[in-house]
Amino acid sequence: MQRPTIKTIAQETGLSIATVSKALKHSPQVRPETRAIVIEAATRVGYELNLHGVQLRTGKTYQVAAIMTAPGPKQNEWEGVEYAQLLSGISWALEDSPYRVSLYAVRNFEESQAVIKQIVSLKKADGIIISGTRADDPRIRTMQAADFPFVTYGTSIHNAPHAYVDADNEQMIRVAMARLVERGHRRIALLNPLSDLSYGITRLEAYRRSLEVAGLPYDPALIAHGRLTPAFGRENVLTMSELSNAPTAYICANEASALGAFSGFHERGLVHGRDAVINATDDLNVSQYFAPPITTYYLPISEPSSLLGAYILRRMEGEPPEALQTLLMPNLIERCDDRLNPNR
Amino acid sequence: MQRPTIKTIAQETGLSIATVSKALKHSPQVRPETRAIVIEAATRVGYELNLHGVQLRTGKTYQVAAIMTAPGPKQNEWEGVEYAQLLSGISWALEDSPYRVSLYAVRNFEESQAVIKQIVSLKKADGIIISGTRADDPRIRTMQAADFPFVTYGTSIHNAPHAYVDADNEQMIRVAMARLVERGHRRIALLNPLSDLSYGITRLEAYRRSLEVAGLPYDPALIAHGRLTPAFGRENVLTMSELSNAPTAYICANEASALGAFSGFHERGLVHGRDAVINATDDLNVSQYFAPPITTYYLPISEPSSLLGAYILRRMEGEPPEALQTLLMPNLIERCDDRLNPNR
DNA sequence: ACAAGAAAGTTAAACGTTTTTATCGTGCAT
DNA sequence: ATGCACGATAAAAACGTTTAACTTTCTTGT
Repeated sequence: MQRPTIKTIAQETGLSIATVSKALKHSPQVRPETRAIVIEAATRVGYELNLHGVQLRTGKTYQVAAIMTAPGPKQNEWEGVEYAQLLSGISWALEDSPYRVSLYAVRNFEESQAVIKQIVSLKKADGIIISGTRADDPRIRTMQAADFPFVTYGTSIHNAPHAYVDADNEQMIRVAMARLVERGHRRIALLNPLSDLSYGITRLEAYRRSLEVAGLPYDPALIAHGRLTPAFGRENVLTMSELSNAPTAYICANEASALGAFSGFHERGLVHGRDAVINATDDLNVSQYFAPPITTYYLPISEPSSLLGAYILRRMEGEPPEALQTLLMPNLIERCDDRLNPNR
Repeated sequence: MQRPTIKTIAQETGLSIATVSKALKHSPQVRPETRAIVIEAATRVGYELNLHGVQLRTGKTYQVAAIMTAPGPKQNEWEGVEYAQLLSGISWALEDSPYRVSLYAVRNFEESQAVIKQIVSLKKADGIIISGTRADDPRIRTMQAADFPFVTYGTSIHNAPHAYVDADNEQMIRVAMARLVERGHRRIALLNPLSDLSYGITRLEAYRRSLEVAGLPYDPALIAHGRLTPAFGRENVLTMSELSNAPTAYICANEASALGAFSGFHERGLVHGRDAVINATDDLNVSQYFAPPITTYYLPISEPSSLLGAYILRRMEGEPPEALQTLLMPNLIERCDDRLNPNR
């Protein structure tokens, strides 16, 4: 038995395939009664839309390309692990649609740029989701120039308005800084992502403004930019803790770098809470298992990821990008009091 | 300007589209000279094969379905993070082929079963990659019955031969057990994955045989099965450490449960190396950042993942599954001496 | 009563490819 | 010379769907 097509239904009902096609897509050109007949026949024979036919005819691909920047296989570092949850969240958001997530793993920014150009020009997908946005992101410009639907995980600063989802990094840093200052800290280190990333810039600016508000000096020695691996967290603690005026608090941009910071503490014999404290942004709720558990700003990654999926669907349906912009505020989870130890 | 098709090339060369099509796929029916003309014209006009046409005509999808079992969005646990690297490894292995990775995120085993049935019967992909195999896995039977190409990450025990890639769990446990016994340990806990998973069974059997070899008794109280989250590791340390005859070593099946075990140590005031030790299987090279770093059996996940990609390609080309079976031995990385502390 | 227009279907073409079948020379044996 | 096989190419159909253009029937306002 062959797989049933609209032709099967046409024969079954005595209608033409055109009518069947229209009926199935709820065209107003077909009467409700006729549609009912078609639907009945369709379910009876177990009809399922063959996407290949649609794709050839309409050029639609029913693919959403998810661009995933992951370090190459030689890089044995704990990095980008949040992608797993990100991807599954997106995938679930598309579950009831005909769209599928098509994965494009790239090694770096340049490659992502090339891949996106290809997807856009050869129309290998109907929509694109990217992350790791830069302040002025050429990929965004490529997609906007081609009027190609996309959503970014992360904001941009100099690009024209586009659909995005991101954590509210500015607010988060302000709250985190105010809280630490209030608890007596005067030397606060910021472990930031790579400096060309948009959210790195946002965080740094919020950090500087928070220092101003608190009347504290800005010291570049307390700022680090890099790939957010454990190694990055560790090395910066090793360096900064040797400063004559070492930081008493570290704000880590993710849980991987926070874990590395702990490793640095261990190496230097620093005790969390006594010598310094670590706060972190956490997507995976893993810092609760650190020893000791630390204070985090927790944004369950399922939230932004399902939004990304929902937004790309709406964007592909033509909704304007301005309506699809969300900043999510992470939840403060206080696991330590984080007060400056006066007898340090 | 429209995207060029074989029709464009036909006009350009004065040949028929049939000849062009055959020339492009190196059919012996077309003369080398003619083929050269076609190839030249194709590159000149910038021709790219339109997959939609092929798909409709041949039924091929050029999709490899990767089934990813991830906990639902409500589950805020660090689980399945290795999927990110697994997926990127697969994606890279397919890079030079026309195949793409199509992601299917599912919440549990039953759902993965349903999804696979659908992919197979509606031919939504040309090949499937699954993980989390069971001793007797119904999904494998489904795919085998339909003669559908697939590769599993993980072995099965009662199924007919199929293509797989896995860590050599048996060997790993034997080595790990022998090493701990040699270092004086007599009470060794095994934190194992869910008991229906094939590799859980393999590990348990290797564990029991190792005990026999060492002349040690088997105590069910030292065995735990569960989802390999940090919570799982933590809770089992909390429980087992209260036993009258508590374990002096814990073997954790992944780094997430090892991190959780550390959290349990911290809670109970246990000191690693003094009261007990933790060994783990590590895919992500993250245990080096634990405090202290622990001994692990490290298998960089890039190895199995690129093999999975390579194998599914070969399987789709018709290579017999028996030729596509690999067990990879993790590397022992000794970061502690792990000797039993006599003054415990 | 009749033209105009709407409503509901039908016909047919089209998307780009592969593949079966047909065609047409050409060389070869008879 | 004639027939035949063969090699190379062309013609045409097919995959499943959408959609522009057309036909038929029914409504409606004058």
